Amino acid sequence: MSNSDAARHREIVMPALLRHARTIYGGAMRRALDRAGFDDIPANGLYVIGGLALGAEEVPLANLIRDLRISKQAAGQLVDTLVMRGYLERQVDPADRRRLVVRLTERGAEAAKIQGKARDAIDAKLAARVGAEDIAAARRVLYALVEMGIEAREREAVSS
Amino acid sequence: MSNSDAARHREIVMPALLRHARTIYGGAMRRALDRAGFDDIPANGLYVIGGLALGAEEVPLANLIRDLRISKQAAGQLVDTLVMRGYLERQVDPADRRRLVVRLTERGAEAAKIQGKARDAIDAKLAARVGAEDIAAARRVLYALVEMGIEAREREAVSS
DNA sequence: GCCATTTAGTCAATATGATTTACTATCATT
DNA sequence: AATGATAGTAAATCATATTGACTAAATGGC
Repeated sequence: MSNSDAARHREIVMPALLRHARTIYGGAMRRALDRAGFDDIPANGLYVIGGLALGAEEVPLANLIRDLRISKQAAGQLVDTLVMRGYLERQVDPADRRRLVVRLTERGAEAAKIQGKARDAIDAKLAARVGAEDIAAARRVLYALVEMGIEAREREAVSS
Repeated sequence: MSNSDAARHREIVMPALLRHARTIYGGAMRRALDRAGFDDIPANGLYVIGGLALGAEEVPLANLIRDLRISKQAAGQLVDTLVMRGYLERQVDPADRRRLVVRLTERGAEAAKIQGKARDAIDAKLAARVGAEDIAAARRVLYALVEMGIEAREREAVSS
């Protein structure tokens, strides 16, 4: 890295930095999936698949809407195409028959595994470069931002 | 935050965290601009305006293409609408008449100012929450990710 | 138990944004 | 001058998101 690069870097503003950093993960995951033949996953599909892979087996559609911050129609369409392409299956929640829950198919789980490995590879490379302490600090910062968003949403809910 | 939230948080994966964090800035900037009447800025427009506001006065289109990682056609269209809506002006680079450079109009500069203030407000709130040292560490991590991308691109360029 | 309200999601139409393919103009090299 | 590379445009198409109007199921008084 040249000196002028370093100077320019010092100026990069957080949102641009966050965007750019995200594309590093996104690009690596996308390339790994393409190589494995999973080349028909729509843009936001990575978040759905990645999100379903860990934690909850079944996720109500409403969570996707909230997490992705897209309209419920867009979420419905996204799930539609992921179902059509064999990554997800959808079923009615027996406890509340308005609700749909969504889970990974076998193909979906395979894609999630590849995606997870690609992500882990970036994580490892990053940790080797900057050390665990900086990563922990970075996660604290990112969580703080997320919580600021949650609080803002709660204030809105109260005032409306 | 409940305990189960904390537990769930620990699991959130970097790309999702980065995405979510970015939307905090994006949402705040968008709301501030809307309130000031600048409600016709397209999605990626925030990056163009924010990027032009600091550093270089004039930016060649090619930089936008590289930074946003969209096709040159998409970049051209994006600049088109920003010009039509009065945020940018475009002119031919006299040194290389194939090249177009782009700069903020007065209206564009005003929007950039509002956007910058909204961003600074989030920055300040964040710093108050987590402290300057964590922020510095987070920036180191994000820069490292960006550099990993630059290196990957250079490797591609060599091998192709 | 029944009606009003809220919540979860769908349908259809439209708008926005990005990509593909093909092209023109300018520049750099020999 | 001719060749190839670079910067951008044009037009068509595709993908994705939004809007507005709707249905079905659940919740909460009364």
